Amino acid sequence: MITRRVEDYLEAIYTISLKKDYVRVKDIASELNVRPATVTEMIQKLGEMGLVSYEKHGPISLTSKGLEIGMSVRDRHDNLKKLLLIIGVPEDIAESDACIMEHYLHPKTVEHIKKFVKFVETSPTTPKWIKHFKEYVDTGVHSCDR
Amino acid sequence: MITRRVEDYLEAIYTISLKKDYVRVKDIASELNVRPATVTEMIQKLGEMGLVSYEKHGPISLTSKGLEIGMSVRDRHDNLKKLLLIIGVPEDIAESDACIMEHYLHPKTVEHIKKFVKFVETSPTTPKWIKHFKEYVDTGVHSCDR
DNA sequence: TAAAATTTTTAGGGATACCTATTTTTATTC
DNA sequence: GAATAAAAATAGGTATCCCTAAAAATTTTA
Repeated sequence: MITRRVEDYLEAIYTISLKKDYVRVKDIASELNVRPATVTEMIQKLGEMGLVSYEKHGPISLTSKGLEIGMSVRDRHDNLKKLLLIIGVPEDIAESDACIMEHYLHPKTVEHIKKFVKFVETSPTTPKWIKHFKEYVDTGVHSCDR
Repeated sequence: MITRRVEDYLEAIYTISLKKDYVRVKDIASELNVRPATVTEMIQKLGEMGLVSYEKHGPISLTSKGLEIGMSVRDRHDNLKKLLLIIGVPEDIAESDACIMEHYLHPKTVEHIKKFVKFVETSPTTPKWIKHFKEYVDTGVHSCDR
């Protein structure tokens, strides 16, 4: 069973592997704020599940199955974060709250979030409503009312 | 400690209490899709934590502390659901995915989501960008490009 | 009001995911 | 290459939250 925590570990391994050649137990421990002993246990479980390949004391890498899940969780995370940024949540909070929301979402939800983010990002000019929304946040008044 | 699951139980009790005079073990069990025995255990724990008041075999009600948490989780839920509806997620999926995202969010995030929802809801006319977004979802093209 | 049905509780377990302390293995440095 | 330092694994525990089966309490109905 792919639990929330399994998703977290796979995402963490994927994220670390973007920055480092070899992913090690201590890297995951510091990424997820858990003790190395906990990581060792979990990695062994992920190994049995066929999601990571590793041998004792060796580096950790994702199998194709693990990579697929890790990337998709990361993708959900990134898009949720962008959605939060669009509605004005500060960067650091958007980052950590995306972690809370990123699990188990229905593919349809993920699809709509992604489309919305892309809609805003690919807009030829910064949409006016975003400016209006910012004004609304600051003043509580719809700009067209003034 | 207010765990994710404690939040779920308090929200469920609050939700049921809006529809029924007395909240009972079986109501919570069916709301959360767990067995009555599990609910009894949890309710006893919530009682010790001062979040619900109840006596064996009796009805369950929230204390002021429990009510406050239950209402705020429900509020987060409702606003997340509305946000998902705005970006076009179908009703039933929005409902269930809001449950996944509703926990532990930073107050700032909740604030921005609420403001965004309110911004859209209180807009004097349906914002044009929403129509544009719907077109974008269907066609993949920004309407102003055509 | 007594039997039957329903609801709730208790008892005994299980899985997940975390921890500390200790040992083992690997890597570094002298 | 041996001593030291760092990293990883093992052993033994804990908390949370779920389950089934059986007992007890409550409610319904005949």
